Amino acid sequence: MLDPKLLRESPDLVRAAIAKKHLEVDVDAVLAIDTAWRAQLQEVESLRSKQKAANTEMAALPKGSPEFVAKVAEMKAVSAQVKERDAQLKEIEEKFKQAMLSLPNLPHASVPEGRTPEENVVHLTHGAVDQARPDAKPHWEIPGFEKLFDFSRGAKVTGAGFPFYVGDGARIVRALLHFFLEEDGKAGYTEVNPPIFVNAASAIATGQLPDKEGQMYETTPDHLYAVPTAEVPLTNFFRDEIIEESALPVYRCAYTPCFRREAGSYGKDVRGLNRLHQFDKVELLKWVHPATSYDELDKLRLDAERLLQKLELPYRVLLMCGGDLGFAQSKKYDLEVWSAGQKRWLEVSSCSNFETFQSRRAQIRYRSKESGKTELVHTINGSGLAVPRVLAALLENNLQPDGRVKLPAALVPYFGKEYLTFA
RNA sequence: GGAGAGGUGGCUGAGUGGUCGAUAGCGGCGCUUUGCUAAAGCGUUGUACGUGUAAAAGCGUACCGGGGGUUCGAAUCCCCCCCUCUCCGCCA
Repeated sequence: MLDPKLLRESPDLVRAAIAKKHLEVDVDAVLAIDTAWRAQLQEVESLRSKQKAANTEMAALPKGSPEFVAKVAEMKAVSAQVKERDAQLKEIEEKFKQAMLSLPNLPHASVPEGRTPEENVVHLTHGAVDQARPDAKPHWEIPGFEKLFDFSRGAKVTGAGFPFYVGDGARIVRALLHFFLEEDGKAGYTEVNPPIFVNAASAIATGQLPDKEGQMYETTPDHLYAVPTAEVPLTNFFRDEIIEESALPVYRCAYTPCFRREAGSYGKDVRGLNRLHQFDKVELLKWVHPATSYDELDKLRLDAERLLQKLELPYRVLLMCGGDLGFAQSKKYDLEVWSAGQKRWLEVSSCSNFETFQSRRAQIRYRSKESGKTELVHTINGSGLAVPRVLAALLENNLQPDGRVKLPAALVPYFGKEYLTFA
């Protein structure tokens, strides 16, 4: 959500942001609702003010005195008026809230122009990408794949997109998670093991609700939501709280399974480990002072990159253009790993600065030493990293002629052996 | 799951229909005193929105777990929900 004051004072900034993101929002309509809301608010408040004044007067009058009785009669009318106007106010307020929620976050000046994913800027490419490799095959075609990653039985037991990981399949997942968490810890992120169900208030604060409820699994009868990412419980950790400025920046990381309904996808995008309803991910999250947030975004991205480097996987970093940036983000980098068998890039991390867009909804603030006032923090997050696609790349890129997968040295201590085997 | 007791400002804790944004204490901040520390005395002490301003000050409204109701008026009465604690049951 944007600051309503920003909209009032600089509507052109908001219009420019909408244009850069290639969205269609009627800013004038929002402004009109804002004006109406403020007028209505003042009317209700002045009526309330009358009530309060009368209340003080009446407290001094003897009950049952003619003056008292007259006052009650008079205030009855005011009371009825308040009731009516207040109902109208609530209606307008709801409209205003919806209107404000329709406004996207402002893109940072460094975000490139562009409408489509093709216009994202390749920020850097790391490692050699051998486009040829005739031997390479998609991971789901590797002989024995189904033994380690049992999609059929997963489908029987739960449904499509819920594989069993068996033997070395389970072991490699555990090794990757352990590796990620250890490395993230070394980079300064405090490990958190959060709840994997959240209530509606939390899902609203991070923006999953009200629009994207179809993407989450919801429980009955308690109406809790299975987390689509650890970002949700992690961000909400400080919801409605004021953090000491001296405590900033706060670095946290968390592993959770992530649950996504992801309706409407098809084709090779969803083959094998590319897209699952349940997958494992370590999320990095920072709460930072606004003055440092873009430096902190770069640092977080480098932390995620380092993981790929240690895994010796070729990857590239995309700087998302305005049209592909996303509604809530001010700036976003995607990390994509090269998948030799599929001959394409797979997104394994998305690192974003939300500035105050999330913290305003979640009311996460710090007290400024300078002004003594509370200010909204900036939130930054990114994966560090998501397991299945990293795993897909490892399998495809490192498959040996003998059918085994050679693991990068960094992973060996966690996996316990040098090769993953499908036998 | 059953029974009971509670949720008030940073914390402790008063307040059962009106002058209560809320007594008091602690903590915090400022000043005085002080060689330093400690102690004492005095003062001050939340958040949000609107309005106002160059920015402030000021003014208005709301907030006593959340939501709804009764009433001229609700921290206080009624209803629903959430959470915490104690005892019992069950259980990894």
